[in-house]
Amino acid sequence: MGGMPPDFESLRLLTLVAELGSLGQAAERMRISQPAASKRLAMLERRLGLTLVDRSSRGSALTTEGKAVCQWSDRVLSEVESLMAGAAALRADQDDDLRLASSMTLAEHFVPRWIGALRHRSPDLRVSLKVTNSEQAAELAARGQVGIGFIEAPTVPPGLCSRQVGADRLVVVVAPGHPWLRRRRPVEPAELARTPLIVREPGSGTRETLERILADVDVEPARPLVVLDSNAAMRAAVAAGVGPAVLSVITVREELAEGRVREVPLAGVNLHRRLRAVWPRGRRPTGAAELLLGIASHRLPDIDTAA
Amino acid sequence: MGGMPPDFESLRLLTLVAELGSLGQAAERMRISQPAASKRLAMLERRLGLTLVDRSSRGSALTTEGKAVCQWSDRVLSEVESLMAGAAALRADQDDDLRLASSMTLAEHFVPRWIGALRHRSPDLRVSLKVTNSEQAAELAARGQVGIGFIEAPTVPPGLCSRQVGADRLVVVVAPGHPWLRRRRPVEPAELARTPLIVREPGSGTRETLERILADVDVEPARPLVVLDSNAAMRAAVAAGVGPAVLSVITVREELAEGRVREVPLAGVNLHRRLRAVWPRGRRPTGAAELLLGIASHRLPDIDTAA
DNA sequence: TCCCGCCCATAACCGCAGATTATTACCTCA
DNA sequence: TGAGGTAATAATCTGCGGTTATGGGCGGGA
Repeated sequence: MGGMPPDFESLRLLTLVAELGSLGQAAERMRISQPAASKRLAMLERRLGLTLVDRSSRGSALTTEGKAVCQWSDRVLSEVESLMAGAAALRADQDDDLRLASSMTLAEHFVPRWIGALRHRSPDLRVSLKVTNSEQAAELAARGQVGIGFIEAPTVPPGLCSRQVGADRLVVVVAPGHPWLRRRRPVEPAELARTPLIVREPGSGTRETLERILADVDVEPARPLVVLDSNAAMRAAVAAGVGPAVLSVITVREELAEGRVREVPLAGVNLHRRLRAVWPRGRRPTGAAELLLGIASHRLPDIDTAA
Repeated sequence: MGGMPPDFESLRLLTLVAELGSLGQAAERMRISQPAASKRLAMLERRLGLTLVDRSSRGSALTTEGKAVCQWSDRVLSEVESLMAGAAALRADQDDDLRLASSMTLAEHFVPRWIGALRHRSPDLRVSLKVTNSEQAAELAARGQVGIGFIEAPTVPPGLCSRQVGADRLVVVVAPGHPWLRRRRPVEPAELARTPLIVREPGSGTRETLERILADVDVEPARPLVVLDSNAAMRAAVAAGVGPAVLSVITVREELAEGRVREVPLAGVNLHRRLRAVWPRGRRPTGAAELLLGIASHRLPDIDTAA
């Protein structure tokens, strides 16, 4: 009964009913007939095993359970919207108003949302996105092939202006039960260097930052344990106990919070880094680029600055 | 071409192809036939207008675009998983191993994820969830009708033990263009009290905290502009320019970041508050409750502690 | 009071998405 | 060269999800 996931349209319908207070109006908004909406909603309730809506003869209101599910649906739909915005941007055309390039970490977590917000304001703006690594993104920006590049390199490549759009921190992570977790003292950089790690491919911002750290210690770095080309693959590998990795805290936030992977302190190295938007020096962003830059450089509000 | 959203199964399929490197194996994992998977994937590509997978005769690998879409799909599916976990928990039975009650803010953003993580570890644990407001949740916990309650009240009700599971901050928010944004000085509490606001229903943690703030000033508070019973509705109302509201920063995080609503500083009041798990004094959580408490009290790692 | 309007549910029908099995084509490797 | 893996195509069937048509409750206005 609880196995099959609902479909997006049904979730959308639920939120519309919440907003409009009427199944019929929600149906109209979705461009389907009222009976179709009625059946869909009934189906959704059957699938979830919950009564979501109180139908009365003068409208429909969500039940308590309905409100909860509706909130969760909002989150789902928001992610779907980002996915759609991202996918639309990947489908690059020649005559786009704004071309972007982004490193993977930024593309995974931020860029689609920004694009979505931008399209929200200027609906018929054509935005394209190229997902590569920080190195390539910087180069594309430098050559003017994209209006803005998003990179996570520790230093701004020459010839580029930049603006910070976020912050990040690298963390050493291992699976729960790893011996490093039982130690009293932080891991030393030299020890990290001697250990075979799960790493990203060369050219990625994460890899580069890691190498910069390990280059400071006078140790021949061990060969990588595995080389993977996506943050998701690395997360999975670490959680599965393949070995330690150095990852952006953004990409393992949830895994850390749920205890699927654990952080190991690293001694004496600053692992913070800035996430930046970059563009060719002198050619100041205008129009769509400027707008996007504005959206991107809103800092996410701090939730827990002490208490 | 880009209008219709894809369905969950297709997104799941994509992530499985990424993980297993083979369409056939992914099909097997999803309990469908190989041709079905082939068609689904083709359909997904057609809908998004992108080539997601490189098919070779010895397996399939994601293209660059495929990897990006796959990451975004992961985010979508993660939210869906939370929704399913939440819905399952709402469908309360008598003989549940762990019963929970939660305020709306916590239920909206945290609890389903925690439940999901818990089910991940102990798959056949039965968890139920009652979504109410902080007041009710505390009372249910006090009476022992639930194992743990999640509340956001500024003070721990008597007779309860608590543990912090997060932090929050209230913010005064208005629509872009509101006159308060053009002022030089922060809004004074007395002024806030005199202004008709969009508020939550009595009993909600947000409402209570707000009243505590306004009670300190020697002004008869204005009547509410509207009373709404969900954070989502309030977000929408504020963004639509109905009026100012005082909301948890957690619930308006994205709207703030995208500029759909704006924060107005408030003078001289500490708006931070703790999010707490509570249980009856003396009856220490054990078993499933203890496990969940462990999951919940992992702090989300700070992303941007300076730089 | 009565009727009309708005709400929703049900019934009967239908088309197509999406599943199935069976088959074909391709590449690699022993 | 044949075996074992890959994925795509063909032919078929089921049922989800859409439609229109209809009926029943409740409330407000004439």
